[in-house]
Amino acid sequence: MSVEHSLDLLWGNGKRPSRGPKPTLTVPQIARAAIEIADAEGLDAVSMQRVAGELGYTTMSLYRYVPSKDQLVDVMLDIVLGEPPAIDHAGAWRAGVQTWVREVWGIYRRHAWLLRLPVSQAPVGPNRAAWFECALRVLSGIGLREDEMVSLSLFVDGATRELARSTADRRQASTSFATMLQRSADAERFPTLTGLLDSGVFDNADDTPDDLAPNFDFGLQRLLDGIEVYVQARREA
Amino acid sequence: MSVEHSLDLLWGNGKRPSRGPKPTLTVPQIARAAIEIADAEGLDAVSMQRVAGELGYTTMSLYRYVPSKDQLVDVMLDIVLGEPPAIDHAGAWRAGVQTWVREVWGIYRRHAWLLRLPVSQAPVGPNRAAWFECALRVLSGIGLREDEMVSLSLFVDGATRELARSTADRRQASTSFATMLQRSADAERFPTLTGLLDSGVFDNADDTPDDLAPNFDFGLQRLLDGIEVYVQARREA
DNA sequence: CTAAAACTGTGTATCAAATACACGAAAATA
DNA sequence: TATTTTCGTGTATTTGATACACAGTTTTAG
Repeated sequence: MSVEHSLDLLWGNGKRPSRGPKPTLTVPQIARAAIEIADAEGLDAVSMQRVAGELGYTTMSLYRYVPSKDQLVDVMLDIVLGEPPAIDHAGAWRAGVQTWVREVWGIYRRHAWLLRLPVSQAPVGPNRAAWFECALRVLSGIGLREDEMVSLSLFVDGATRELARSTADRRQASTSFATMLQRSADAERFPTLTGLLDSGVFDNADDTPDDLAPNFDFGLQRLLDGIEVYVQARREA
Repeated sequence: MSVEHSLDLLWGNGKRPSRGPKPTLTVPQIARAAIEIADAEGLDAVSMQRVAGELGYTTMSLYRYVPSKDQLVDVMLDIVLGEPPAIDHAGAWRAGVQTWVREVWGIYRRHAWLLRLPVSQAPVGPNRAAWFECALRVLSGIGLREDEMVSLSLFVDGATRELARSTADRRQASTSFATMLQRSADAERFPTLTGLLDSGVFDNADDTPDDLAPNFDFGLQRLLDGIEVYVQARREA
């Protein structure tokens, strides 16, 4: 299975063969070259040819290191995530979650192509595991059951990802979200939408450069409120 | 811009030219054929050749209707969403949101390929607008500001989408999430994760056939709690 | 009513990108 | 030193999107 192979790649289970010439490249090196291309010109610009070219090798040489392009992308994902920060979660779980989210948001911001990857189907590499671990640690010890911690981690992660995506897309879209809707909406069919459009809510929302989109932050705060309530209720029970 | 053209396609701004033979196909018809293929065999099976073949036409004939495959996919998206249900939101916003989510979840369930689309960058078609409208309507009148309603709609939509995705992926993955982690995790590096693994939290979670994944539902409930708290606080202020 | 115009469906051709395969050079081992 | 194994490479195949030009069809101008 390719998953197996990807895992080897990701977790470095490589036994160096004793014979033959030594490899001059490494998988991380290749992945890093690919990441640079993706950062600069988007994921579509990342072809095996291009990556190899950037490294000064031929296309096919890469296949000595990576069994397929998809697997290379898996590696790119894990490498670009990097190590999660050490979040000091002493009691301050709410701040902890926010830090976590902000960090992830920043990564998405710096590497917009990440948002195009089918992350959830990619095999889990060391860094992704570490980020997950980090989230769980932040949430642990505040009175949630284990499965609840997992649920919330996934929920926060998912919301962050998808909101980052829609924010980025709206940012890059030549036609803004508002314009797009404006053009389409007719008042009878979409009264609420039309009302909002007229009120200007959609105009240049999310222009925040590095911070969380206000759109996202509001939802996140409500979620955190909800967790607080739940934890409290549980404690009292 | 292709966005413009897509919008025409989606909203049916087509002025039939007066000259020449009449077209025998229609864009929705083509899209529906493509959807059937995607449902049955996944998005990768949808090639222009295949779609045309299914309709009994040649590959190039499709280009008389659709300027590119990407635009066809945009149309597929809007068509497969269909019309949102009429949610009776008389006061029961919480139930309303849950209904909305459940419906969307069902669509994702029936058309897993939807989760692979870069939805947020696709132009908004009539049905997508209607779903958005529907969500806004459910949230309106409960004491939120307009921009807050928008934020929450996006947040819920995003979380639903990404959680549906990860649930689907885990479902279809031959190697389950647990196994994958099990293989990778080492106890020193990922203590919390390892602990959870041992506790069996990951084993056959989310086997729910049609309902929301419990994983997702928990997060959603917390979010709804949070909204409730917020609305209440606002009312009192 | 006829010719020009515009559009339809089609066949052929191009282009890009992944990747299978086989080769010669290099390194380790017997 | 002969053999084995692996490396980097060149070539070839495949798949899919899509440009382009052609022939038949339907309108409308004149």
